[in-house]
Amino acid sequence: MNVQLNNFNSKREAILNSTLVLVKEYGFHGAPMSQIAKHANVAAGTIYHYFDSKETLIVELYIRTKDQLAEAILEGYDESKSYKDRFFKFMINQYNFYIQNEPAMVFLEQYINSPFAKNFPEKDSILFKEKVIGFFQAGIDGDYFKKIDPRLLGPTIRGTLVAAANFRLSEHMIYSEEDITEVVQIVWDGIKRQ
Amino acid sequence: MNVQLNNFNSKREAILNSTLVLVKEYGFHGAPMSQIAKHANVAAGTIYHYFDSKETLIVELYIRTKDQLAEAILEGYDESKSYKDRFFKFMINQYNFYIQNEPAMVFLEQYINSPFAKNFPEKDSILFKEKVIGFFQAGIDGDYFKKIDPRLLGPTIRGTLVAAANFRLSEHMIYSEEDITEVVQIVWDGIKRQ
DNA sequence: TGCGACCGAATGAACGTTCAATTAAACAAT
DNA sequence: ATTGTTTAATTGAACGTTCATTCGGTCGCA
Repeated sequence: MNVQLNNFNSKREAILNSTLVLVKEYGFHGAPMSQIAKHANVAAGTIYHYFDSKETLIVELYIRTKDQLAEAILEGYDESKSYKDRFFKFMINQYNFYIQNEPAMVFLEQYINSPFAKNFPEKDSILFKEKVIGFFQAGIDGDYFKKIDPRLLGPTIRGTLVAAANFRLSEHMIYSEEDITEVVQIVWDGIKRQ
Repeated sequence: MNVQLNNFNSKREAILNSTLVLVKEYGFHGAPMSQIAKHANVAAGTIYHYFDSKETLIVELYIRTKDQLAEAILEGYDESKSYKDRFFKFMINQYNFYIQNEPAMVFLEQYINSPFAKNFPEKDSILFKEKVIGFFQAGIDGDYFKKIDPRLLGPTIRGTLVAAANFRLSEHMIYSEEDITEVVQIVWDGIKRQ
């Protein structure tokens, strides 16, 4: 067991998690480095041992969070199921990830609509790009979906799921499998080949 | 003709427009008051003649922009048309507003995902609430749509249109009536009663 | 003894906001 | 019309605060 690596990871992870929580709560400019340090129980200077600047901290947090999202979406992937079933599984996984990780969802939405996304378009999760986007591309190629550009499809799906998750969270509603399926049905009905 | 009123409006409007452009370009914290003042050709102090603080400037800009969006959506409203036709008109109007006002679209998206929206939920466009949300509510009550909570319906529709507008803008594609209708069809197919 | 992890006070730049001074406009009296 | 008076609009340098970042030093392990 490499203790040094553990320490490395634990402080680094604490900083990332604190950034996620504080950015969600107060926005990018409302989450100063001093507060992030305090929340993560490290000194302000320690952050700069792991990250070059606040900017790179945010960008690396984005990639890590999107990686986590991709992993959550891909969980229980079963090649033997029908495309529609796999699509529903993807959507429900994504929805559940948002419900269970509100800070992650809010952060991702903030990031996408911030100048960061425009300034570092190449900084993104490789896992998400290959597996998730790839799956949607297969749906278009396989004639399950309308002939939509996949770059349009992704944000469309995300928009609906985020809207639904935001709504459920704001209403403090209790988790219900039917609710989720209803929302996914909206997405599916919209984009499937009629 | 009231010259005083003209001057009042012109400086105030210049400040609002500059804020819109700079926030779109650099984000909330990347658009300092000094830069907004310079861009609007006024002194820094002048901003505080019209707005109490940067916070209220942003909130008032949000309300004004959403009012403009509502007006654009309602343009050419024809009660004699079918609900579906009116819905398509609404959607196409909204889409066109986004395409023609990219800074407004980006600003609205940033605002919705910022702490402002959570801190001042009551600060919003009355016109939008009454006319646009009201129209969607009528669609649910009149059994044109699935039985969806209207608070879920709004963001769902917005998410798709914004995704589409963002995509068209990023690709610098030429305006095409068919493209728009295709996107609106996705929304309609998703939420209409099957 | 050396080295990387870590600390936190210090730094200087940038920011939102203020305010005393200036100019322009509106109004009143003549 | 002219002048004097009041009010509003505008300015930009100055202020105090906050912020991201730095750096000299401490600690603990190899």
